[in-house]
Amino acid sequence: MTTQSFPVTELVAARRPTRKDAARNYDALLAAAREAFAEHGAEASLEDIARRAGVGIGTLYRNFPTRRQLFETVYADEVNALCQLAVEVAEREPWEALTVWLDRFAGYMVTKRAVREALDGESEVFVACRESMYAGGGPLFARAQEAGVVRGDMEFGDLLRMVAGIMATAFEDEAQRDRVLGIALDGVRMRKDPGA
Amino acid sequence: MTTQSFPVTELVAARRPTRKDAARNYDALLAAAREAFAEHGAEASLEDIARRAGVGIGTLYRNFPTRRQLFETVYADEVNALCQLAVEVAEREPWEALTVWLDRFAGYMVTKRAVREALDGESEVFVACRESMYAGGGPLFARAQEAGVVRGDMEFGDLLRMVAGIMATAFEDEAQRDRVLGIALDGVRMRKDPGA
DNA sequence: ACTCTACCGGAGGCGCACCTCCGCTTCAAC
DNA sequence: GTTGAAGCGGAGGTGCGCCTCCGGTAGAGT
Repeated sequence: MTTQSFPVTELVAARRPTRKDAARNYDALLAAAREAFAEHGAEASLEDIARRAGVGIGTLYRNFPTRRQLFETVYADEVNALCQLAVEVAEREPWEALTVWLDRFAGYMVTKRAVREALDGESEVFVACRESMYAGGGPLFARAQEAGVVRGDMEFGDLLRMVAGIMATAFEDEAQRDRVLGIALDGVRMRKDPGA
Repeated sequence: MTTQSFPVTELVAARRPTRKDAARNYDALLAAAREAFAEHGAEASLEDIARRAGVGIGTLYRNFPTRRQLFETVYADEVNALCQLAVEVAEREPWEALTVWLDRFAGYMVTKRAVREALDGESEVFVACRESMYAGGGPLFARAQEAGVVRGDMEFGDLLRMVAGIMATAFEDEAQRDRVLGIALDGVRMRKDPGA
């Protein structure tokens, strides 16, 4: 198993308690929060999350004194997983590696959008997430650009936002979403024709 | 002034009261709701909306017995304006007409996304909005396709969702948003080169 | 000017989510 | 097995948004 360290990697593990029951509760809370955020967005009730996790509301507040800290932990966890994936796909063809990774990125964004929006863009954790995302996915993008399969007048951040935006929208069905994403990625791909 | 009737056009005017003070309050409520939804999304407080409009909460409930009705009216109003614009730009060059219209569409979507999401896709008003949108913007799209400036394997609905998704995302600045939108629209545009 | 009716506003009851606080429980070190 | 510290859970206070209801007000018809 390939495991590499990114800015978020430490942050994720840092707060997890050591005592056995406490660690179990912590994990249950994180899982419940992921589920609740996916279902109800950032407005999910904290009491509902505690209930799902099978712990008291007090336990939730001990582990995550603020709503924000819960958001941050859930989000950082996902970003870390994405970074690990980037390492795994790094050996494939440039364009394929990039799209495989984007595919997974897109999947996360569907449910994590609400959490991201609720996070202040300047918080320590959010900055670490951004840096990790660039450290993980950036090389895939750069390689594709160097290989001449991605247009030069675009930045990695542009691509992330484009995909995130499209994934956050409601479509009639999966086919339509894929079609639209494909068309947009056609704009990303280097054109074979020279002029206008 | 070009004024044309679309499915939403009647719905918009239907509920407006006739008495002078009532009509004034109705308009103030709509304006306040637009503002509040843009600022806080679909979770905006109804009491805050009433306060902004300078009317009592009772007046809000008399005009819009349910939160949904307020959403619907605000949204239908915007759609109607978009339809009127489509009529106005119909004489320009196909690609230009389409992009001018999309530009305005994009502007609306930034603030109206929350409202749209809160609306049930099957409600009478929402269906009328969808039909109006297609009746207004569809011809611009069809004309651009016939003129050979838009790829053939795309539907109007695909384009709307693509633009809506991109506009709903947070960007670093306006320049980045424009750049990303431009790249995505490059995917929409007919390619000059023949093969892959 | 008068009337009568439609409309106005906001006080207040209700319910839900947030968060604190503390007596009880469980872990783990010895 | 004992013990003390770390952890647990949920009762309950607080605040806020939703919605109803009705005494007062202001427009429209005569």
